Amino acid sequence: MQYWLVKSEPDAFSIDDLAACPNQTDHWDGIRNYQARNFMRDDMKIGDKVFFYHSNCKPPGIVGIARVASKPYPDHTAFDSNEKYYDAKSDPDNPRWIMVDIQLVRHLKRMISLEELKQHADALDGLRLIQRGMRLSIMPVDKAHWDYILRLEKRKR
DNA sequence: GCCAACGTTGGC
DNA sequence: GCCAACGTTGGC
Repeated sequence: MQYWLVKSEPDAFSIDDLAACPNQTDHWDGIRNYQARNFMRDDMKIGDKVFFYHSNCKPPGIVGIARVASKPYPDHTAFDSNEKYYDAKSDPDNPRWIMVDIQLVRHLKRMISLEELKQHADALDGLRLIQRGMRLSIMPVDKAHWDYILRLEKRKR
């Protein structure tokens, strides 16, 4: 089993939006970055755990845990010119973009902010999220980092 | 709103 | 295949 972190802008799709979905599950569409796509396509497995991260908000941080709930399948929003993430170059017969379903497991008891994570840069060395200029919207998380962050959750700041 | 970082595009 | 221009991300 692998561990991941996915970013979402809460203005667009927050963890509460996920919680409100049927079965607390939704498809993770709109990924238009090859590196992120390759992670989904090649490495994500059903049951993998996922940190749900709120980006581009104040403050940014990890707000919950989800799980991968499907195998990868074509991202149909790439085929629809009315969609924000339409991509004319994605051929339905050979889809360029894919997605997986994500199911909410639980909210964290408290947000672990990006600022707090950066304060633990030594223990979290190698965590891509806290590296400079890291824009990937899907990234792997080491199990040691995953466990460490969950221990942070239990602490009071 | 600013701007650094970084991915993509397209002319050559 | 190089690389300048451009667009996007996302913290601040």
